[in-house]
Amino acid sequence: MEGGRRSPARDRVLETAQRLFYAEGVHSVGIDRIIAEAGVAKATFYHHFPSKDELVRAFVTMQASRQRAVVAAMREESPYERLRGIFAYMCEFGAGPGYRGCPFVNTAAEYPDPAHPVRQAIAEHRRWNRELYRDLLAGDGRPDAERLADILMLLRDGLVVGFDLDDPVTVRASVQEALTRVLD
Amino acid sequence: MEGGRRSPARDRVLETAQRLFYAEGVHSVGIDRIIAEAGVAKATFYHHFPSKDELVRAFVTMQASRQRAVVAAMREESPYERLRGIFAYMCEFGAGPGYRGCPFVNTAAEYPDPAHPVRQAIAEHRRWNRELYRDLLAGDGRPDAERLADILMLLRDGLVVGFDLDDPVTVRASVQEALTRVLD
DNA sequence: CTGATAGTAGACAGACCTGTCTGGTATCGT
DNA sequence: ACGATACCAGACAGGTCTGTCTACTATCAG
Repeated sequence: MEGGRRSPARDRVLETAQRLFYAEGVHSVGIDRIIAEAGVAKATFYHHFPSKDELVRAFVTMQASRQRAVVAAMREESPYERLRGIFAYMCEFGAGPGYRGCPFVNTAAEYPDPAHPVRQAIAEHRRWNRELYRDLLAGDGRPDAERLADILMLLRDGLVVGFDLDDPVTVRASVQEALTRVLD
Repeated sequence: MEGGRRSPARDRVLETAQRLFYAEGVHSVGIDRIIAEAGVAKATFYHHFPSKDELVRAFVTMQASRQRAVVAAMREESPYERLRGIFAYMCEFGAGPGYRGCPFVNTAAEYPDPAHPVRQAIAEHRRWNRELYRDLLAGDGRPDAERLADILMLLRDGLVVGFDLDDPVTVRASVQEALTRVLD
């Protein structure tokens, strides 16, 4: 029982939770609704997840692994092109319909305690993200890769908030210009 | 009755709501707790605010007016120094204890519908913020004030998220560097 | 065959949520 | 003096939340 093991019912729950949590927020979506839309019995849900918080944590880690998969599947060869591709991907996604900002930033807003497991999962993904930037910058031969990575994190966070709250066309142009200023 | 009129009880409610909403999120804090900590009867609360959503809206607009007051009280003369001062203030605030990110960004994360009055109040503040940047940039004699203002919004959003989720010392240095790159 | 595992449906407990209502007190303007 | 306004205390209704429990079914490994 329990654990991260896979099963059709568990996958359905996680997929439904991902969709509802992202679109409407974590605290606004109840277990009853998730299991109803996933077509799963309540006992089955609590068979796979010990609590709602654990489902939220699973939601965060699934988002993280999907982002890693997207980056891993990228076809660009050079680190520079990969970096450009990552931001282009985020812009494309952010300008699309149903965009609701960054799931990590949004979920963190609902979990004030930095020591909470959900927040720690978020922090881990942010560390991975920053290290991804740093490694690509270093691979591009930048001696100041560390500090540039931190600046790209600023740009990244501004991007996800901006696409959520402001005009996507404007944000896209600003991100392009800012990225060029940072990288070139 | 009702409306934005002031009264000791109403002020206490708003002040308590501001503290709890910011520290713990909007959906996590109930009316019962707010009125208990504010020392106000439930009927008195509903006498001043027609619903919780209206209290949230009042919370957002109060935060907005306080930020305007902070900017209006700044002593720096030149637009350039005011811009620098605004970001220095945000960094100081973000590095302090009890920082929980931007109340507008955090609250928006809990209100998915852009047409909701709370979201519209947030959007209005963001418009004011961007125009503030633009006017200060224009006052500093920048011909590209419009596009620079958008970039400063990116930096601002990256700042508030970064101070909330990452190491404040690192974020402060990154913001300083990024701001210098944009302004100088 | 048997026992463990995964699944269904749904009742239930106990807490918490928003919002209304009753009933009473105090202040203040006219 | 009197009516309106602002406030208090707290009960109440109706709903929703998480999490547990009962009872039953199907599958599959040993």
